[in-house]
Amino acid sequence: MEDDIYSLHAETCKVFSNPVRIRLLELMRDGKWHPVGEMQKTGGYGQANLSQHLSVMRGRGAIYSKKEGRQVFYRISDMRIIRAFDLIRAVISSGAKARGRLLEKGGY
Amino acid sequence: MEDDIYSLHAETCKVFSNPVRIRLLELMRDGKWHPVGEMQKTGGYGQANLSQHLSVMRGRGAIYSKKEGRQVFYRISDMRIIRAFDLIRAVISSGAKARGRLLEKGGY
DNA sequence: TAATTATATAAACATATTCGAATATAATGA
DNA sequence: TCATTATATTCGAATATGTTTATATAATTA
Repeated sequence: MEDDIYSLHAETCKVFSNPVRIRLLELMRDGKWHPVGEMQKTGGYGQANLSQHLSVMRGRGAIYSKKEGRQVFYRISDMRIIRAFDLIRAVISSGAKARGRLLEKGGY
Repeated sequence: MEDDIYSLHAETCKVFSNPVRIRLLELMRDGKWHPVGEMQKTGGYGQANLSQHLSVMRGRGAIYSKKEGRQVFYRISDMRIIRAFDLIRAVISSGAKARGRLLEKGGY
């Protein structure tokens, strides 16, 4: 974990390299605060696992947290993360389409 | 490595979660074909290591390859990857600035 | 055909990630 | 104070990743 810009960039992307974390960020895509309990129900994840993933994202600055009573709420720290997500999704789906066309033509 | 959209998205981001691969994609940011040898010199990586990283990226569809004589050339498959990179960089740098302001004020 | 060049693949090892189980803590209510 | 609720932390096992060394292959040149 060096501190050059490539490592920083890679460390940030590491946050996005797990399906649970992607899903959680999608649940938070509206930019609003979400309590842990809600995400646990919706996502169907184990409590410890969920808490660990939230902690990773918080540590990397991808989400913010606030405490209210005994609940903890999280929200996305920067909506450009969602914009980047949508670009990556577009890349994935047009890649899939391209592979589909190849398949039709007998390529692979 | 399941095939739902969250896993696909995560697997794609995994490609971007390593500083060597980020650097290589930056070297290819112009969208042109680059021979392996050039990237090896510029990046200063070991031959096998470089080859493996290129292979990972190619396997995930992030880059394309073509062979000419004994050289192999690679290029980015979709420039939206670079657009996503730039968004992430912006997130990183404004996060850094925000932490800087906090630091000034005695927070952390 | 033998040597050289450019790149890929395999094997071995160290390190990192992920998950579940158990336990801890903090806020609230009885 | 004791119990309950909501969340966090710790630990260990399984799996994944990254690097290096050695070897393989394909194209070219002598």
